[in-house]
Amino acid sequence: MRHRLLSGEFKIGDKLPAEKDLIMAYKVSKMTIKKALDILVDEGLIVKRRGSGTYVKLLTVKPVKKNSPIYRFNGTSASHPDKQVTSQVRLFTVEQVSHEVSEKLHIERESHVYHIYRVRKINGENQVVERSYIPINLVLGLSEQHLYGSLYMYIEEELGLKIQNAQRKVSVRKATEEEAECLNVTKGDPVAVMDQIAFLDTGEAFEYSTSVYHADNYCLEMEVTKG
Amino acid sequence: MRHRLLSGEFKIGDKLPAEKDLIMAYKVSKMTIKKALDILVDEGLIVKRRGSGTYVKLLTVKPVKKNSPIYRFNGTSASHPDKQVTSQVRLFTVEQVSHEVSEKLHIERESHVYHIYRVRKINGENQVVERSYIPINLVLGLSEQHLYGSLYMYIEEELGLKIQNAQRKVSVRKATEEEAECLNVTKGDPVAVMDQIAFLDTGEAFEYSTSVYHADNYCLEMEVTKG
DNA sequence: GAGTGGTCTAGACCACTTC
DNA sequence: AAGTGGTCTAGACCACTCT
Repeated sequence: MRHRLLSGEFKIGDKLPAEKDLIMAYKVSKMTIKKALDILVDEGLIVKRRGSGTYVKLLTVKPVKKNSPIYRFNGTSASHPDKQVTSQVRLFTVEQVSHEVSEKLHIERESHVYHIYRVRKINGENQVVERSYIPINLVLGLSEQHLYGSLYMYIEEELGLKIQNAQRKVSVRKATEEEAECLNVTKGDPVAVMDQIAFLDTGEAFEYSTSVYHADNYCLEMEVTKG
Repeated sequence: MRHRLLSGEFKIGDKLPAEKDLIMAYKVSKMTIKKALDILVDEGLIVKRRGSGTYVKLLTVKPVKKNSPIYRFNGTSASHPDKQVTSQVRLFTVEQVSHEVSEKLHIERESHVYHIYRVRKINGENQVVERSYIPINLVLGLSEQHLYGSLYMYIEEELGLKIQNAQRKVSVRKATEEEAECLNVTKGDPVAVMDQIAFLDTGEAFEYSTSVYHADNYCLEMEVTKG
């Protein structure tokens, strides 16, 4: 693919050459041109109108960065590459899975999971309280040491597993006393709660976690596209 | 495309016939099979491994519904098709755009916008406080009557415009006195605040809005895929 | 090396928009 | 009717995974 189009040669609202002409100009096939343009559509740079033509979008706002890796959300490692992210590990055990967690992870009631309870800090400030459950048979050899850094990095780089997607629910409520203490805020202050089930590319659920963010430190950006 | 595969004929972890065989079986071309299977991958039903084969995912959870139209989020019309959604219109005027809003919508400082302030109710219960700004030149003929129902439906169906996408920011804070009064909650209670800029398929921003939800009534579900 | 999916070509046919 | 993008075919070639 050649992303070279639109480096500035076209103006807002301009009509692009027809696919037919691009085929001749670049000596590629129709499918290839279509794919290339579809990528640009996806990036929000152009608009296609069947039967009419392809136009440069009335450029607006920088689109919200796509391709954000799964572990990029505010408050954790990857989203703050320049800052110091550390963790205080409050609990790290192996236990038999609870009924609730076994349902979330779709594993047998007799299975065992790591139970991890961490307070994550950015530049020394407490930002997130996170409790996660990970089946021991999927993530072997996990030790407390890995929890101070990025757990996901260990899973991907050391174990060679591929993290594919995650389902998240975000809700809002008041901080419990324990959460307030962890986050250095007042009980009853607003917090954002993110429930997450994360999956490997095999389709196996490998983590169920609940993260609690103090309101001031939580902001979620997203782009919604109409289907 | 034929979605007919996997209506139950394959078991978890099974290997599917190679694309080569599917081509013969269904008498379609390779590109077509590939597209069809890519859709299933997108739906989270199968996994492809280059050089190895295509497998049925170790089936897990029902994927979060995709294709959710842009105006489908908890607390507004389309997400509660069975319930009675109404609005109390507290303000509906045309005014010169403020500096802040002109930047969000990328319009001239001299432009005029509708300024709409509504309290939205579901089954009579106050759920959302919403303030929105809409350029008058994009959405002609808007009258107070349209605000009691779905504004988006008016824009799409009456005006024939196409809404394409929206950029959203969700944050959390304490309710102000005015918000608390509108939502029938206590000042200081947690609320979710959603800032949104919505775009037409031309790339023009047609709405900047801020919606405030009471914590108990807000839950955001999403699926994050690793890029 | 045999088998797999990923990408690309060259061209046919269709549905839609515009005039 | 002419021009546009959308979809599909049939087959080539490549990169990767397995054994």
